[in-house]
Amino acid sequence: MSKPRPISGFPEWAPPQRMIEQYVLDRIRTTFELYGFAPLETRAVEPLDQLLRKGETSKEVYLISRLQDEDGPTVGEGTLGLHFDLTVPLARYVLENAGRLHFPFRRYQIQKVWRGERPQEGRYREFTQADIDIVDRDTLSAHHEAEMPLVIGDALGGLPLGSTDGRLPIRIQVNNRKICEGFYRGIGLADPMAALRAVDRLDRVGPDGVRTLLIETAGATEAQAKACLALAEISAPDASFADAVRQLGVTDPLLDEGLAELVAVMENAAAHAPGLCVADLRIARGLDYYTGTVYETQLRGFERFGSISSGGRYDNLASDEHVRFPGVGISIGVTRLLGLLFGANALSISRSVPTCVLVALVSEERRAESNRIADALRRRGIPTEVAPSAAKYGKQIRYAERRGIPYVWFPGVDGAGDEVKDIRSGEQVGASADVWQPPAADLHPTIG
RNA sequence: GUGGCUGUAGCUCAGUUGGCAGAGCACCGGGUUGUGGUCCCGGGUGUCGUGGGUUCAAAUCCCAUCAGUCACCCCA
Repeated sequence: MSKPRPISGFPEWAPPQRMIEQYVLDRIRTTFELYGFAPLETRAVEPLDQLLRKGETSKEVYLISRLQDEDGPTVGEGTLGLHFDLTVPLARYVLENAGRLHFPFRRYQIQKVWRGERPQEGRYREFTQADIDIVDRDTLSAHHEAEMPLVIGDALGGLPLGSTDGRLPIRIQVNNRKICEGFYRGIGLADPMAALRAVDRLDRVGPDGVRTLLIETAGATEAQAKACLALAEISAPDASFADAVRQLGVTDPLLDEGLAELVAVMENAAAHAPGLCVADLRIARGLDYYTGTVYETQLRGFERFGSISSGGRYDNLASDEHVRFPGVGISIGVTRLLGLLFGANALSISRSVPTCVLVALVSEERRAESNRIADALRRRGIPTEVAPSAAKYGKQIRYAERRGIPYVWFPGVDGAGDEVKDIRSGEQVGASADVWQPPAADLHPTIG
């Protein structure tokens, strides 16, 4: 059998990277719960028709089939696909369990998702999303839209990125679709959705490119295109963007509604997390189910890789003939975030294993003695392993040193007491496994 | 899914007009009847991504494929 090889787009981190990932995931989870979001896990698969209910992302959905079905998956009734985000499964879950849920329903969900796209740095076919949503019945208060960025800011704000100079490592760009749609309506634009898609590409194709797109795909006149661009170029770190929009002289009820909502989001952010959010009226988001506030998140220093966390408000995703469940949510691309940071060597960990203490082995005959010491340490929460062989002590120390294990424990011989050595400083002191305690900073690997 | 670039040791890379696969670091063994790191001696640890083809001869040229990366598409 030939050597196994990686599969494109399906990353497998090494243990030190996985330890960092678990640290980040723990931090995200703790923050989500701190804000009162309840955990949920949905199955990996959804019926294909559910997955395709909104949007036309069909080409990137992975279908599943059994080996028995020799011709592969047949697309039709009952066809299953792997979910490509956590919002569509949530919508399905809410419709299915509406009678058992309390609204507004605040839930978080941290799971793998799959997309059959072409991988590159920061883009994968299998990746983890950490998603929060608030879903209500019939109507959803706008203040929930202001809460989302704060949670994300807290979850990611404290990441120990080497380059942080006191500033937050992220910046959340916020916009409101109602502003765009109201504005487009106010200037009499024929196809608002096409205009949104065109404006969304401002960063990539530039103002002239967008102008061309607006005229060619959205049926805009030269003057309309110019107005759209003027709107898209508005950006402000506070609520002052609203004045800039009004100065464009367009009036429309939906526009006013959107302005009020975005002002509320910005004022709330300024009050609780100064510098976190920026109102950026070019942010449109390709997904067509967003109906209000939309978010994108830039990682400082990695702007060219795009958003590492995004979402928005959707009024119509979860609904049937009788009830409507409007929601707002935002999702962190954990795998993308880590892939970018790993690639830049921006995150490191103090050791490559969880082990804090390596108990040395005097001889193979006395392994039980070392095992007892390890047990005593573990009982008190100190991650401990026993040396794999009774090699010369120099070798045993080197075993620890290679892995970054900070302490080696030497069982006492001939009646002498045990000793523990900090192999970084070389300091070695007498110790008892029943009471010795490492400094708190050494107990677990630290991320830096 | 479409197109471009890249692929040599664990890592970073060198390898001439096609002519016996190399360096630094890392790693392994020894000096050290048992406490590492410095120092000294010794060791190349490799299906040149993989599979075909051309050739007396391929890391080198050609084709395919896989992986990484970039642009598009889309998006975390």
